[in-house]
Amino acid sequence: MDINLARTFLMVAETGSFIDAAHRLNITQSTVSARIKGLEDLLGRPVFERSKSGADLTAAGEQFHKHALALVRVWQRAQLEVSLSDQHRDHIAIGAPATLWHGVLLKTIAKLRSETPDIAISATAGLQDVLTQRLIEGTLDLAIMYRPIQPPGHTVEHLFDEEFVLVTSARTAPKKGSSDYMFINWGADFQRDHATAYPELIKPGLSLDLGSNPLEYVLANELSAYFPMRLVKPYLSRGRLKQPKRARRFVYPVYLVYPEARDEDAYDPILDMLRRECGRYSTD
Amino acid sequence: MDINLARTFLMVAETGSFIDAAHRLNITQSTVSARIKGLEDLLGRPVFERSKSGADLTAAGEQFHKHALALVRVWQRAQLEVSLSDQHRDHIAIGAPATLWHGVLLKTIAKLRSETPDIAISATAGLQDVLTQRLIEGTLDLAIMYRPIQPPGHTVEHLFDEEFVLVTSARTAPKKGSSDYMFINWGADFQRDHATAYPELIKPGLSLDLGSNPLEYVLANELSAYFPMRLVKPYLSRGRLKQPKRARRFVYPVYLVYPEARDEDAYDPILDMLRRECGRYSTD
DNA sequence: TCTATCTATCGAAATTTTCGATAGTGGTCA
DNA sequence: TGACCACTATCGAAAATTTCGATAGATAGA
Repeated sequence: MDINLARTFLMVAETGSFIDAAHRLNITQSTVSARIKGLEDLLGRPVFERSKSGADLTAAGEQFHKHALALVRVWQRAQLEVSLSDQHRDHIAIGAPATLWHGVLLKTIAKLRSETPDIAISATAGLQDVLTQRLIEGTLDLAIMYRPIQPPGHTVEHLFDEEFVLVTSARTAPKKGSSDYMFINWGADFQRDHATAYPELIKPGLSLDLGSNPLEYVLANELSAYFPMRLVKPYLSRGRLKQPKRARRFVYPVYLVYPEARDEDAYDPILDMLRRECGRYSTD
Repeated sequence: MDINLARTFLMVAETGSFIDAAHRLNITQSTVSARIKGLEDLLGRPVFERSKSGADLTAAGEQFHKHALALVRVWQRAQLEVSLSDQHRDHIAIGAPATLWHGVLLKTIAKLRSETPDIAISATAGLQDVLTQRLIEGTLDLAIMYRPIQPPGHTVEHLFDEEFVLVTSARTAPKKGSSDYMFINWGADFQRDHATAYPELIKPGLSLDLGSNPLEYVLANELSAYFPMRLVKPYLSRGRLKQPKRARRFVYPVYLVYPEARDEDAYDPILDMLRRECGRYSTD
């Protein structure tokens, strides 16, 4: 697989045409055609649907698009970083879903700062699939997430278990299927189990991916949604939120994900602290 | 750049020898030598130091190692994901930095839900470059962000201006360069202007990318950081935060970004509401 | 039906990659 | 010091791949 196949793919996707891509890339149209065919042979699926008006991405092509960008970016970044001076930057990029940052990881970050003042820390909230992608790309060093799809070359280590409960700010119990239910994306396992438990709610009218913000939104709007018990407990105590009696609960493990091949001197103090700080949060 | 160069590099790195790598890869030693030479030509630097006892990574080689792994992994993942079937979903995906969600866009979402009940909305917080990337990829339909690098094929429309001020929860004014300063990534313009205004703070010990969460963190930890005035005004009024007298202020326009080629029936009601709801937030 | 415009394919030429043989380098040992 | 050993580098030839220019094939529009 040559990066030029990815570049050619991206140019066809951008221009919508083999001929225009050829002009932009300073090669002939038949070279573009041959490269795309070669790429499709490697992938085992067509990536463009050809027509007289040009070429449109297939579903596989749309799926491949982000990988093509990643390939080009990783190679560009490789060239850049290798060409820079050999000065080693001491910084760790850590990622977790926004929920996990709130009330758990931020406190841990504060302790990390005091114990490892020479290591710069970059903290990022994001969706699991984005975090996984960045682990693979090397732009993220360490992640805490609900059960990840195992990134190749990474260790996945259990930290604690998180319980998700349905809560509502409405005065009467919400009805399943009604428009006051809001789906929040807590990760792939939750999505699957939620779809199994509530098939009629697979496509709610509103879904959010914003970490702690949805809690404020639910409070303000008489909605119901699933949240980690850790976050809603104070509101349940104060009566701001209620738990419908028969709603399902979901419990998911939270994992630490980090490279197998790593500088242990840099990583292990951080891993040890995360294990200590997070160990107490298990719902057991 | 062919992925096989990366694979060959990784095998030499693992075995410590061109000959052993050749055996493992089922090619001749001279092919390994030629590939490594080709890679070094592309990178402009040697990645191995050769000797009678084999080959050891240079500093550039160590730098390249993670990228080589990333290239191989991205390609493997691309093949995997393209081979899986892909179900197309029909809804509007909206993205904005977490800051903009908080206190502005969430209210707008509530109104959108009541006015357009048939359109499923997916709301995502994220960094601008990720949002821009997803706009280009087509996995995001609409974004609200500080000045974006113009995504090809998209309209960029001014919504309002946002003012960033330095605030502190410490009892005494923070000193620039001290460890109580926390850099929050509010986007490329802010990064550039901040670097210009405070070159000594280009590499703070802690940087976050978590939207509204950093505010709570600052309040709890006697730190200082830049925030949008819109978010901190209530805390300034209550005395929970202070504004250092001589700190720089930054004002940035906020833009709506959406595709030029779009289904206007689906988009325009949403665009109109965003224009109405956000118009009032300008600092003018 | 004809024309225009796009992609696909063909055969030839150009370029790249691989191989097997061997040169070059350097460490070890008698 | 010289022989030997073990590794990488280079060479020329062969094989494989890529690219090109010409043209076939498909299809939409007039």
